[in-house]
Amino acid sequence: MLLQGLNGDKIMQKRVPVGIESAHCSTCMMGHVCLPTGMPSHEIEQLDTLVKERIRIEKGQPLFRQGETLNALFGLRLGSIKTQLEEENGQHQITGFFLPGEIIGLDGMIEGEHSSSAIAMEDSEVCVVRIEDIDDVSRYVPSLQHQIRRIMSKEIARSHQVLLALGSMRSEQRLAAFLINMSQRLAALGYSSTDFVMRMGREEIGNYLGLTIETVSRLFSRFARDGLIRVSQREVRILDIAALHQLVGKPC
Amino acid sequence: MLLQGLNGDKIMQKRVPVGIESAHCSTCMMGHVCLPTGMPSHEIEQLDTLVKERIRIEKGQPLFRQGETLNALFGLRLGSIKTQLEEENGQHQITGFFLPGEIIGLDGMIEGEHSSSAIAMEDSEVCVVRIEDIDDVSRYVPSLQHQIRRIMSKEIARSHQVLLALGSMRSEQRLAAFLINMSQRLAALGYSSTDFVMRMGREEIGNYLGLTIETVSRLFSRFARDGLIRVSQREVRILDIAALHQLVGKPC
DNA sequence: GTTGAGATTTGACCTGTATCAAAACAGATT
DNA sequence: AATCTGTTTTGATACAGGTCAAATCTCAAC
Repeated sequence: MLLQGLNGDKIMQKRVPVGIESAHCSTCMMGHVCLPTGMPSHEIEQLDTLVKERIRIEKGQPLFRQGETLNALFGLRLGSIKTQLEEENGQHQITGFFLPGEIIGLDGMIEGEHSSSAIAMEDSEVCVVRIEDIDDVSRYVPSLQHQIRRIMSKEIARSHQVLLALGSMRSEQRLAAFLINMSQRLAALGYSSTDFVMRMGREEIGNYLGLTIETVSRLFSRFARDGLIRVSQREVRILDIAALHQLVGKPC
Repeated sequence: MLLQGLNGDKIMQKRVPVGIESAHCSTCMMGHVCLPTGMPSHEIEQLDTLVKERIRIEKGQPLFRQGETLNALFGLRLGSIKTQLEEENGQHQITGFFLPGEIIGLDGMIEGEHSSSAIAMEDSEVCVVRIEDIDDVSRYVPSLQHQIRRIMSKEIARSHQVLLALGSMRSEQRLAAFLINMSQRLAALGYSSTDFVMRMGREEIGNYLGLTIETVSRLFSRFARDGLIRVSQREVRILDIAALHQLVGKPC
């Protein structure tokens, strides 16, 4: 039916269930950064029934769409996903870039509709956690409730950070803060904190930071010229993280 | 007992417990807009043990401060409160204005610290709901968990809305969106949707919307000149709500 | 009523970003 | 290799909103 890269006869679907053989939180490599973070190991084992399904989403395809009624959360296992608010007039505002280990769908919990769309920025894989299963499991794993609340709390705090950037920082500070944030999150995943590939394009970065694509591009060029970073397309090497921090910390 | 103007010898406290006699969610006038919203009435009665304490906070005083470890939520009962992120350098970014019925402290849930400060914009009163009590009560009132998650989910969605404003709207659109939002929330509380007093000053509005105080002032003047509103200090009368909506681009 | 401290408004000017336009580049397709 | 398509960079210019400064308003205190 719906195909994407159109290689003749191969049918490609948006959302493809994947084998669930190893879908156990207790053995998952992401455990330390994902939902089970900080839970005692005997309780983590009890989470193993929580993920009954894993889904693969192709680059550019939605995990869910604004307005849809979904009663599940998604733990990103592989890839990267952006969330965005969509307006009638075709405009949109990116509200977050998600990396493996992070939980997506927190703004659509309980019978309400999702208030944003989630779109894969590269081929990705998510663990599906149904809300009702959360309720079930949390009956005998009390700390699960805490964990969910902790994650939601963090998501609120995160978006407040972005608010701070958009409300009170100048363009160069926003981009510096963005780079620092990416660096830290990737480091937490075990990747290099200084060398990475950004999964999003200039336009997406600009949209997220409330800047135009041209401004973002100019800033990258300037940061590079000033020796703060080296950048080639979406590959970045951070040369002077201290200077970036200083940019953010020091107001004009 | 506690006074506002500073008459010499009387001691003023920041946070003063108030009589708890009528502190029952089931009989509270705010029930329809507060935590119990939408819960079946027999379950609401079971919430009555949830609020063991009510606190009065004077104008300008903090309900909690960024960095403090608090394990309670606060339901605003009376007054208005702002939350803000505070930076080392003295800067701050207001992240929300709260009205009666709204829940404050969602970004500090569980043993973490509050990521923002909450400050009373006028003399206010909040119901204190301790997290552990939530856990207790939700053992026999299952829908309480849903309710908490629903509220947190809404808070996430709300901050995404602000992000949309800061990221993709011009100054006049931001202020229009702000006025519409205030109008709607006040209407939900039973107040006039067209005539109200803003509890925050121009500076606070500007900070919240990522604008300077001068720009906010000029916008108010312009809106008034164009017949969209009438404004005198903090009193606003909305004359042409449709025009405001059109400004933000809602109906095309 | 007068004074004084803040808050708000208004004006004049300046700058950071947006906008417009075009060139350079990268990756896919032929 | 040549072509096409979408992305990124760079330059020139315009303008929204910031900054600086001063006038005016509000209201509490005396």
